[in-house]
Amino acid sequence: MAVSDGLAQRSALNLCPNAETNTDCVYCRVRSLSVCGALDDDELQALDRLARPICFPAKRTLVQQDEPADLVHNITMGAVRLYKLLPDGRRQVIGFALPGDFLGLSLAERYAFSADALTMVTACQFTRHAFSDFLDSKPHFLRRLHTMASHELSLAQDQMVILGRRSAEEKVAAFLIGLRKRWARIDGSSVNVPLPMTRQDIGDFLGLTVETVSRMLSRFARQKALVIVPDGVRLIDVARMEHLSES
Amino acid sequence: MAVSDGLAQRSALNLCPNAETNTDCVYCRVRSLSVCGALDDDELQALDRLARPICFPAKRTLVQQDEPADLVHNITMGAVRLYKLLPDGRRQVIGFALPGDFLGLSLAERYAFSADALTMVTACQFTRHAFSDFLDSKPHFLRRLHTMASHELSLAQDQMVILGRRSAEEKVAAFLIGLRKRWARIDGSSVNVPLPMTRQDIGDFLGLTVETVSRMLSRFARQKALVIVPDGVRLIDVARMEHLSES
DNA sequence: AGGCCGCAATGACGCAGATCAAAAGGTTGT
DNA sequence: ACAACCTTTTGATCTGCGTCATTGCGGCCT
Repeated sequence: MAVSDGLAQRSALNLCPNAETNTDCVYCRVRSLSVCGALDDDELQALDRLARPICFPAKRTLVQQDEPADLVHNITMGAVRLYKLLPDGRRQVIGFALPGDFLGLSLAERYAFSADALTMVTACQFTRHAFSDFLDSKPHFLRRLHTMASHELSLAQDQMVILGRRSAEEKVAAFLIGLRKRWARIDGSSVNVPLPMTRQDIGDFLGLTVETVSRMLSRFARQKALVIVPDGVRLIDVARMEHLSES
Repeated sequence: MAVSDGLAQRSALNLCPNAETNTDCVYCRVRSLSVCGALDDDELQALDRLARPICFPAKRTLVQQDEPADLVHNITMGAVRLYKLLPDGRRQVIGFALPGDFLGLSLAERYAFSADALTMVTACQFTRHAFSDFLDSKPHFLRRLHTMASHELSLAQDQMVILGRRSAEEKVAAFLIGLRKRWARIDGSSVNVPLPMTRQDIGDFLGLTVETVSRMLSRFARQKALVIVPDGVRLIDVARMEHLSES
């Protein structure tokens, strides 16, 4: 699926192949999806000069909750888990960042959540100050950032509905359909839904236990609504899943 | 408590007394809390010219989910319930807007949720286009709007933690502590927490049933952690409630 | 190749909170 | 002042999902 064995190997070596982290935004595969999509060629070059291409191996922490938010990131490849920890160790995953997503939309002084790489991840890294100054000189770029933040807010509100008012079955269906839609923007539509995160991560995102997530996936598989494949699922009965997720 | 009988009576008459809806932003009691707080006197006057003071009686709908978002509102008085409906009638309250809050932060084409007045509400109303044009001419105002949207996003993420990973007791405690903090910004700190919404609304916000909300409040009252008063609660053991809400 | 360890799957059981039911207090309209 | 309705509270019962326990798989290290 999306994460090839080749990439996993490179991740183990903690290398950052040039081909994947070329700082030349002109050739960036996720530009139109990301915050940079609002810039013309000249502006892109200016932003390019502020960007530092960077690569994180799987499991590496990108940013840590409550630490000073000196850096912001534009994800160009891989998947990132975003989460908050409660004092007693309970964890709430608040989202998964995919290529084109921006970490640090709020430009706040401190990170509001922790983020770590689920797969090998490549990103464009900026210092928050440089990025913020650039924003101040390009109002339409700020507007784009605001639009992206608004979209995040809307997703968070949808997630509130899922967490508050849906059964375990509906939660898992909504998760798969939502993720499929996000991958489709990046990869093109497919019935294959890569799941770079563990069942535990999915549970912590949906307010369920690992066991319940596993049981729901098994049940869907038994009902021939999907097939569980290595590193993801293949949707068979998309209509049924969509119906459940909208219910 | 915050909602006096006098205001309730005026609401029944659907009047909008001038004293409460004076369009002169210079005297606005919630200016520093609201999006307008970023403007100097000249800018404030310019914005003033775009604003239409407006008043909604309790239960009146301000905006409706999925309708074209032609208007945006800056709440100056009262409380508003924001919610999404599922096709089968289940409801998720996604928040409560208080004085200083802005409805329409996202500037999207259509409303992402419905909003209706819990009490008599006064607001400054703008057409989305006029407001958006004003933003384009005042980048630091857009920056302020973005900061407010980021704050909303952060609150939504905190709510995700509450919905996904907390017990009924913790949810209700977190709700009361959170609301108290918001009233404190407006009114000044107090152990009195006005609750202009019904138990049903609180339940739909926390992912609980009315009965569970009522039972938790009764239990807190029995344990002398709070006293239930008309239209709200008075916190007695703030430390205990705060501990529960962070736990 | 073998052993280790994290992840996934599945069954048995228990409980927090939902559901159902009923009564009492408040509010609204006539 | 009364009736109709809505909100809140409380009790009894039910159930979906959590908890606990076990097994098996697959990747990784030596």
